[in-house]
Amino acid sequence: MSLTGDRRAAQPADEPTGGPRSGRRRRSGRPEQPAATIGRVAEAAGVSRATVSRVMNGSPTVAAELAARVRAAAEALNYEPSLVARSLALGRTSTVSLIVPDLSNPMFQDVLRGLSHAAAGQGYRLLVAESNENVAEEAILAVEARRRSDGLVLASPRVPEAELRAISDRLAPLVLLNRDLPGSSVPSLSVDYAAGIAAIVAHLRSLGHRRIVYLAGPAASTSNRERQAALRANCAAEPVCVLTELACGATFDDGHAAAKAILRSGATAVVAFNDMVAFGALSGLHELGIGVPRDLSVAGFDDIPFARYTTPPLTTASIPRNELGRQAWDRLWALLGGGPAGHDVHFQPRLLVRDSTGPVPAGRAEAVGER
Amino acid sequence: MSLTGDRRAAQPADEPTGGPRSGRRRRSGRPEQPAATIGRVAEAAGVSRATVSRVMNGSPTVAAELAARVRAAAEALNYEPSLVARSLALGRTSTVSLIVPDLSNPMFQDVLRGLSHAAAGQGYRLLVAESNENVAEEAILAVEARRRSDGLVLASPRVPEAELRAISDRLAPLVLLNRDLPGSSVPSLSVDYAAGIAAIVAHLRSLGHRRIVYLAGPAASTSNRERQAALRANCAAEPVCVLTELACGATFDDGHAAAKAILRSGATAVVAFNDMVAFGALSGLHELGIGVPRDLSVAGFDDIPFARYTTPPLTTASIPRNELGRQAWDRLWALLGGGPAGHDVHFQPRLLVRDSTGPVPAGRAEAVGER
DNA sequence: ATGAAAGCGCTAACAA
DNA sequence: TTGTTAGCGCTTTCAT
Repeated sequence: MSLTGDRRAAQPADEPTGGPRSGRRRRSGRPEQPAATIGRVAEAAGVSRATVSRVMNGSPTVAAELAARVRAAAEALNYEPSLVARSLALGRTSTVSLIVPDLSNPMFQDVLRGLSHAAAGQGYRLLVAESNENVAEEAILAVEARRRSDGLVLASPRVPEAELRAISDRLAPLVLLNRDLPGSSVPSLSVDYAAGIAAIVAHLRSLGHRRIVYLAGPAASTSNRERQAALRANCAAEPVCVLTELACGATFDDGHAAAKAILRSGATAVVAFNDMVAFGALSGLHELGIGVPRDLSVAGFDDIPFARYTTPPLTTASIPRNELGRQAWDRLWALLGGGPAGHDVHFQPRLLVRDSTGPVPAGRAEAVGER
Repeated sequence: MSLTGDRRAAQPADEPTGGPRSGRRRRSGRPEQPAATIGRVAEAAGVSRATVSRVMNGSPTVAAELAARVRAAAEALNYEPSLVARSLALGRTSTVSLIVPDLSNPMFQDVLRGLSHAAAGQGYRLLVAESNENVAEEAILAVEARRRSDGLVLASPRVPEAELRAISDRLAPLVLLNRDLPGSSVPSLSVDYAAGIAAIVAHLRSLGHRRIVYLAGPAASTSNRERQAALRANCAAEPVCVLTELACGATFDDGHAAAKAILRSGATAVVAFNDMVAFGALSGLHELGIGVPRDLSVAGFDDIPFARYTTPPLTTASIPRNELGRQAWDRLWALLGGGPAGHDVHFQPRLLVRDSTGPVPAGRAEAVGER
């Protein structure tokens, strides 16, 4: 993709280079029809353009008779006000942008839905762009997307802090998701992964587990770092708790491949980086004849839609993905109104205890103490 | 959502009603800075606006010295050309819109990705709107989205044909997905569900199955109707083939609930409306102690990402979701260039034989013949 | 209640 | 090579 080079849109091939003066054209084989403008409507109705504008915008100060005439003319000419011209005059596009690293991630899909839906409620539309995890393009993309719209939501941006800070006011009004900019006034909404991990660990401990293995996500992932750090902190805080860490990944296959290593770790419970990994582990363990939760407990993270359908259904921590999008809109809307954006929030994941976690198998409970 | 009533964007609350003349404002607590325009840059660089424009657009006809001065001025003023003004002057927004019935459907998520990615390659951005399966709003949404952009992709629109036909030229350039408009010149890309069903049935028959039960999707769903019709046609064409149809639905739970009815049907193979239903059926059958594919074969449709991870992995028909988006862009791009859009295509699903289908259990093969 | 006119910020023909 | 000028289509003062 050539985002870095020429930033302008390419010109469709055989577009006659006549510029706008040749009139908007009806494609698709239609006879060329010169696209009604406010001027034409005004002319047809025998009024001024101002009056047409007023009618189109529902101003009450227009005489009923005139208004009717205008509406008739508009109808006859198939008139549709140009939103671009309107945006220019109004200084407002009624569009906001969302940048996500990866559209195939359920997290971002839900943010997209929540945001799009909430924005639609106020008549705003959504421009979506994907950075494809490409850090270099992300900033460029953000600036460009912002310029096409009235505000921006940046989801889990990978841009280095210094750079983000540098462009943050060109991006305003801006809302950050799963990222913050300490010291700035940019609203930030994020998920308290540490709290989610804490809840999982507490749950596991209450079942008697003392030896935990963590199936680590990609090293580059911020959320992995957070989860991993929380796990270490939680285990260190406990009197007896052994934590083994396994480099794993973020996919089903990564989790699947880890099955044997899990067994070797001697742990009684596995905490996976995310649900996909947990899912893979479940599958791999199953193939090795290990019963879950009979022999081993497995917990995921994220509560992806399929987590309730695995066998056994997965214990995991759910995060309010849609809500993240919805509240991002609330913040943006406030900013657009020139007001303050409401407090930042740290969403607390909710522990969903399903069937993949259970008590430590008899005879293994004291393993740690005996070492 | 108030799309039907007042179609304009709401005004953010305490926005001073001064219009654009009060200047673009830096939100987020920044000191008000009057936003650089091409005029200011021209002034600062001591050249005309035309020259600034040329420099910004990389015209080679500007003296190096001048160009440098302009760039310096632009830099100093933090100048960023207004894309709205540019769009107005150019008569082109470099944005296209996509309307989908439901953003949570994996099908549309992939179309979105494919389209967004392809369009980005040409410097186009994507505006996304969701109709929420709301037929009444769909048309309005489409017209509005189209007005904000240069072209439109309508995915699986639910609008009645007459209405679609009526607005189709206000929507042009337009590309239809999973829908066609016979007699019009609107490009259409769709999936040949019938062929997918035929492939599944052929596969099942080759395994010896003669009694099939169909887990039907929502009655309102076009794709269900197509799949169901194809199933009937295929079975009717076979010498011995018994088809039972069960009203089911589109979700995991629907499939799950159908397990007993499946058994009662006496069929040896089940064809589910989609993968989720098949997935649910798998789960329900498992709970009843039925082995798949030992006792019963199960086939899905769609090849959703999780289909390979069910137990057993699901035999299904895959459809090129991303490709649909990509090719939609190709068509749109051609239309934008004023050219013809390439031929319509009917994507052929690909049969993916995994482990959920197998030979008819011994002793049941002749069941049909014996009736 | 209506119209005339001056923008909004940019591009492109045309002239110099 | 550069500047002048006239748009693009709409909104909104300010008069009337």
